[in-house]
Formats: sequence, C-alpha cells, structure tokens
Amino acid sequence: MLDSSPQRSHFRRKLLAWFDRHQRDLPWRKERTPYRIWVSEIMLQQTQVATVIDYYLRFMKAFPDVQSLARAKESRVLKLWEGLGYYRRARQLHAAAKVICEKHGGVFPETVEDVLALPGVGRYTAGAVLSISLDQRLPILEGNTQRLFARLMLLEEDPKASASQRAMWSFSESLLPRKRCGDFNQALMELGSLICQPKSPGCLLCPVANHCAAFANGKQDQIPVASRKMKYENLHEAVLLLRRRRKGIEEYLVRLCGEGERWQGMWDFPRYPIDAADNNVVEQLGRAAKNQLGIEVEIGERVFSFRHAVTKYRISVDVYNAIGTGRVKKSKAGEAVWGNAADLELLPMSAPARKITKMRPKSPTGK
DNA sequence: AATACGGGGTA
DNA sequence: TACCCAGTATT
Repeated sequence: MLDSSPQRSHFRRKLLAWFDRHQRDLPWRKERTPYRIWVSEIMLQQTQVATVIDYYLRFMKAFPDVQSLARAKESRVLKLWEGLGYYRRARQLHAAAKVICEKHGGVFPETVEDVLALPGVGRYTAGAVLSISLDQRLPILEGNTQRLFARLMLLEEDPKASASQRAMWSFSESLLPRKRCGDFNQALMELGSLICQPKSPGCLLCPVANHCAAFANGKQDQIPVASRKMKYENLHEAVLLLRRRRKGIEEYLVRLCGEGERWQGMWDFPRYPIDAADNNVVEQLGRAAKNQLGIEVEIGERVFSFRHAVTKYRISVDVYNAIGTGRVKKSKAGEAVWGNAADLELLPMSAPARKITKMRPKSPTGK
C-alpha cells in the first residue's frame, strides 16, 4: 500500500496537509535552531511531551545557548533536570555542549557523523535534530513511528527484534520526501501520538488510513504485538534522617552519589538495603551506618514509608529518625556532609530524597 | 540480544 | 497493576 512511488507521494501530501492543520503548539516549534531542537530531543527521550514542556522552558531560560550550557556547573544542569529521570541525559548533554564549544567553535555541528559523535546522541536524535532544524533528509525511528510503521507495514513480528528494526528504518527512509523533511518527520510522530495511539487507534480520523495494511485487514488492534512484559523484584531499604542542630539551624546528613551508582552526581540521604529475613532492622541499620559513615548511630522511630520503582525493582522505603555521635568520615562511595534546608533546595536530589524532603514538615520541630 | 537507566501519566 | 513515553550506551 506504500510500495509504489505514486502511493508514497500521496502519503506524503496527505500527512503533511494533516500536520499543517493539526500540529500542536509546542515551545520547541517556535524557533527551530539546532541547539533548541537538540535540547528538546534529549529531554523527550522516553519522556512524554506534556512532562517536558515546563522543564524545557525553564532550561532554555537558564541556558539560552550552547555556550551558557557549556559554562554551567554540572550540579546546576542536574538541578534543572531534577524529576525528569534518566539523569545520564543531562550529564551527556552538558558534556556535549563542552565538545561543541571546544571542537566545533561553539557552532552546533551540521553533519550526521559529527552529531552522532556527540555523547547521548544516537541515530534517532541525530536524524531528528538535523531534519527538524536544518531540513536535512534523514530518517527517524522512535516509539510513535515504530507503532505507526508496524501498522502501516502489517508487521506481525516483535518490533524490537533487530530484523524489524532494520525493516522499519529502511521504511522510514523510503517514505522521506525531498523537501520539508523536518515537518514530515514531526508529522509521523504527531500522527502516532494523536491518532495512531497504542489503544483504540483513531483510524476513522487518520489521513493515511487508506495506506495502512493493518487497517485494511482490521488488525490495527493486534499490531504491534506486545513485547515481553517487565517483571519487578521487590526490595526493602531504609533511609536515615540523621540530624543535628548547628547555630540554631537544623542540618541533615546527605551524600553525593558517586560514579557507578544510581543517581550519580545527585544527593541522597544515607540509604541501606534491609534483609527482610532478619527482623532486627534497627540493628542492621546501625551496623550499616557504622560501616559506611564511621560513626555510632542511634536509630529512632520510623517516620514514614513509601514505595518507588526503578528499573526492574519495586522498592519499599522506610524512613527513620536517627542521631549520630562522632565525626562523619568521608567514604569512597560518596562524600557525606551536613546540609540545611536551604542547601537541600539548591542541590540536585535523588527521587527518594526529594520525596522525603517534601514529606517533612516545613519548619523542623525541636529547639 | 539483553539490560541499565527514572519517573510520571493513564486506564 | 501494567503499560507507555520524540532512546542511548554498555555488556
């Protein structure tokens, strides 16, 4: 249904016309410079449009150009990214900005090879940035287009399989028009997002339904086939709210997550796994704190609990009040320091740490 | 080919 | 609860 050139021409015209009428008004569509499109594409990786908008506006205000981003401290970049997830994106974005300033004279590179060489940029992002900002003729393939293509092509195999991926990249390339490549690529994604949705796709509203093999066979609800479902493992851990009072200001012990651990470059409260089989949690915690922090810790009452999910783990977190005596050692795993509420506002905090600071009363009790 | 990387939205 | 989201890098 898209295997002849006239069919593909018709498809392009219909899709572009639909996009001209129905595209959403999004901040990164205002001014399409490579820098702005690049930042938006990194933020949009595995993250929904609605979630990104506010982050994008704040980020562009803080770093309007690649130079300001390159000059910034990583902690500030991470703070702006706090809550978006996949923090490696922020660190790589920052690193890439430095590469652009040092190796490309502060001008965003304009060849696929150079763009692909930037940290955090893969084939999708390189194609998206160069097609959208400079109208280069490069294909894209991401979540929306995979679903759309799987239906257009009547792909009955697992879309994640490498053969499927190859076929879809090649399909994406074959569809590309000569002009308006950036609009066309965005139109593919917009159609996937607004019409060709995962559940109950809006085929009756679809401008290219007559080109869709899945629709022709009434199989739009069976394609794409669901890939293997993720199974979670349950974990328990405890967080120490270790406090002291200095000059009338309440301080908390926090530590910087180091290389090789989750939330690298972000701050967290001391957090330890709990062995569910061992019911003496307090003793476990005391030992862990002694080993990691090098001080005797007196564990107080459990303040509250919450759950969060990360990668393949569903983690139950118990938060304990605690008092420590002695000097805190700086461990290799990550520096532990005392910080007050104002510090906590400034530092990039891990997701659990952010939950905890939010759940704590604004003005600490005690004198 | 599988896995790590996060967190929020949604039915 | 389970799935999805403008993916990339590493193993």
